[in-house]
Amino acid sequence: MNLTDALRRKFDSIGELSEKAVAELESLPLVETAARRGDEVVSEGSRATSCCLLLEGYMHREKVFLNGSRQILAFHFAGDIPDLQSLHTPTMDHSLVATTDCRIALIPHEPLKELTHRSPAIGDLLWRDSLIDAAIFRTWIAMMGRKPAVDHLAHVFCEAFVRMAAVGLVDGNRARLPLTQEQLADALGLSSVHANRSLQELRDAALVRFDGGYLTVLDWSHLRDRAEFNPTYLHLRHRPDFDPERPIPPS
Amino acid sequence: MNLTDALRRKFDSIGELSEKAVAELESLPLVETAARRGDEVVSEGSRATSCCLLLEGYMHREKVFLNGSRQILAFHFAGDIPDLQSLHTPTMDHSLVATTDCRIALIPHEPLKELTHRSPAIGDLLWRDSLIDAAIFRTWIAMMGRKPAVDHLAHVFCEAFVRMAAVGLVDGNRARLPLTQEQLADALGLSSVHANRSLQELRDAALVRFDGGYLTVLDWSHLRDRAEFNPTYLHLRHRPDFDPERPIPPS
DNA sequence: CGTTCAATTGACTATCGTCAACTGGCGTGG
DNA sequence: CCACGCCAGTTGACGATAGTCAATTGAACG
Repeated sequence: MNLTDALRRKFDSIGELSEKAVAELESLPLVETAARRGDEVVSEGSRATSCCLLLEGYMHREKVFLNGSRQILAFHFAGDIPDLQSLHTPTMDHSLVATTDCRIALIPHEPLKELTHRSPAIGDLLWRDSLIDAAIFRTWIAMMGRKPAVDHLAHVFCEAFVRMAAVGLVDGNRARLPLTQEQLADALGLSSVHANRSLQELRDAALVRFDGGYLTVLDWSHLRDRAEFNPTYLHLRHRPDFDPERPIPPS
Repeated sequence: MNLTDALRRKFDSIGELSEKAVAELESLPLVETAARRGDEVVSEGSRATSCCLLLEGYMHREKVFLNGSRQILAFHFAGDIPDLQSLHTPTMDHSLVATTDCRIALIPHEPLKELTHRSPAIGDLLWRDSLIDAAIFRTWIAMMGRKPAVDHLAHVFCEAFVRMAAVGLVDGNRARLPLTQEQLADALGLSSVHANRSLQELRDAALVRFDGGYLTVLDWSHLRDRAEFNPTYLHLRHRPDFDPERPIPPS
């Protein structure tokens, strides 16, 4: 995906931005770079001086404990700015890792901050993006604290699917989601054994398929009910088009 | 606490704001109001048109599931703006509840937003505040996912203590924290029975006392180690003065 | 073909939840 | 003044969910 498409799709999904504003973002002194699967693009404890705009591929954010256990905090795909928070809190309290090989545009903090001052519409939309990031964290907290593993897993799938649908990364009932079961487990706060068994439950119930790096939703309404999924917290501008009220996508 | 003190202490703890800027915040058309213990000040699903600045008392944010189970997402005290996110994502994805009786100043969105545009220093600091909010959520996710109940509880106490210390709400090794064990359980994602037993462990290990609405830290260094607590994620301007490198506060 | 890494399975253990009973303080009202 | 109820805290017994350990399968890749 190219820069313009990534920016436009992302910002269209959560707000409105004029052509002029998109052009201003593009005119920032971006440096395009690449990362290989597993690379720690930004490390916990470091001080960031630029933000990453993900053009192609998948990334995730994680915290690692002294005993080596790991918690994944978020999954990211094309159009996301996974470390936007570093603009105003530059000391990284977690790491940003390439889930797959990816292409990235680096946006230096200073001109970006200056742009948010010069163009409040851009500033507000970026702020809003960072607030949606936080809303997703809150929802994860609630799911981790109060839902059993299978429901939580169903919720992670619902969220990933809706977020990707919002930026055009879903093809029918299928979306690329190149995660290992261990990464899924690290996101859910589970052991990989238990994540595997939870996946089997969703599979046996014919709600989803998850293999070959793809997530396939077989029964949206039951998946959503199982997860008690309500997309309000994603603060999307348009209601996802496989929403309850609309026909289920072709399977 | 009065408005000026609340604002100044809070913003001093996370950044710098000129006298002029504080005056501009104070000159907003604020409406002071009050809430009683248990009041749902802002409800999930509603659309907010103003933000709450907490002047006195304690509040928390929570999500409630269909089966009635509840997850507390954050605790707040004087100086906090618990629903600052509503400025750019006005549809509430969770509720804001008065933990105790409290005094609140309501800040209407429109003039506040206008002020953030007119004064980028204020806008940036508020944005930063909302990013710290998100950093706290991330840390909660990590603790919930990867730490046993007792360690997690220890972490919640460390965090509350440091955050309160940063705005002058700690007296020696003691801070007011008027939570029931059930609220603590709802924040940790535990049953109240298990929260009770975890508390006993910390008490028996002589790390903290938690009764009468007060949290007393008896052994900071062991509490911190138990929780693997690292205050970086709070992005405070000044290092807390009972930090590892410094002497433990008088007990 | 070996090697490697992800997925899968079984057996056992540990952490945590549920249910139910009981305590103790505290305020209210007879 | 005391009886009562209420609510937070506490305890024991038991069950459910999830973790650990270890072995095996299977696909991808050189």
